[in-house]
Amino acid sequence: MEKFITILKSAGYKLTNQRKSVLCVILSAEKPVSLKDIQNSCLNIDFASIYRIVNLFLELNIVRKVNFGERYLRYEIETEHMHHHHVVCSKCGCIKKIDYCLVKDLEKLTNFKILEHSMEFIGLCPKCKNK
Amino acid sequence: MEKFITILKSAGYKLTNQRKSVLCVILSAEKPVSLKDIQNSCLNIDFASIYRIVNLFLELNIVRKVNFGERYLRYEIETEHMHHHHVVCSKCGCIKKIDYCLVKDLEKLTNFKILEHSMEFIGLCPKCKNK
DNA sequence: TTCTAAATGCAAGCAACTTGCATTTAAGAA
DNA sequence: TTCTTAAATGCAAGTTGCTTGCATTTAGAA
Repeated sequence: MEKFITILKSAGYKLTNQRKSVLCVILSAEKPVSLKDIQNSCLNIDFASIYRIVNLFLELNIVRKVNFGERYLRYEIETEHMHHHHVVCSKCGCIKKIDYCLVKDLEKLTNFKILEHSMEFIGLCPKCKNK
Repeated sequence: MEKFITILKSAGYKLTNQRKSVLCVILSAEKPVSLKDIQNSCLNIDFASIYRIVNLFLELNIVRKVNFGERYLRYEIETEHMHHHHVVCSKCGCIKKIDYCLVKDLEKLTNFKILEHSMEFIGLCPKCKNK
């Protein structure tokens, strides 16, 4: 918590109650949260403010996007990086396919510089799959 | 092409000009296409029809979704399966995190039944990263 | 060629953002 | 502590990318 407040202040941004609340919700959630999830936990904060606060956190690398293939994004505290199956160049748009995925060695394998990635699985947990 | 027309007809669906055009666009694209991409290649087909045709193709496993983290989805011809970093139960919503990704052994490792996945990387290709 | 269920086009609806602008407020200055 | 002001927020309207309802058109069986 203190660590993130330091990032915020040293980047020249104000520490508002809204920002503290949003940060707190993301920090204490046990799974990545959607903007709506945050709004449900911060009933007095306007959705547009939540939107702008989360985008500021993204910019400051306090949070990262998580895509579960829902029609909205989720966010979680930034820790380290992960990855995908297609490699897309954000500059020329060309794509390189990977036949087998060896996470950490991907950059070496493709010689791409990976800037972003999404890597989420959706399925049934051990309990649910046997019902 | 013939293979997909067979799938379509044997499932009891009509072979319309619109469906042929959309299939042709997806087949000949060198990278996954968005609904808008398809529309741009089939100017006389209504967007709603493209939407329904692609969803039919998804249902028949003729195409699969590809998520590059843009705010729209892309589609490509279905070939085989791949995967993620979070494992989400679509039933109870619980999530299991994977520290290291070993694609094929993921189900064994987590004991989840994987139903869906997204796994795409965005970065710079060898040419672009040195500019 | 005729007939009919299925497919398409059109237009309206919806969800999840995204933005413009007037008001409020954090936090440095006095 | 109070004052000042640029930054942050709330409100409301706008945008994008689907998604759906319904009248018209059409593939393909008879």
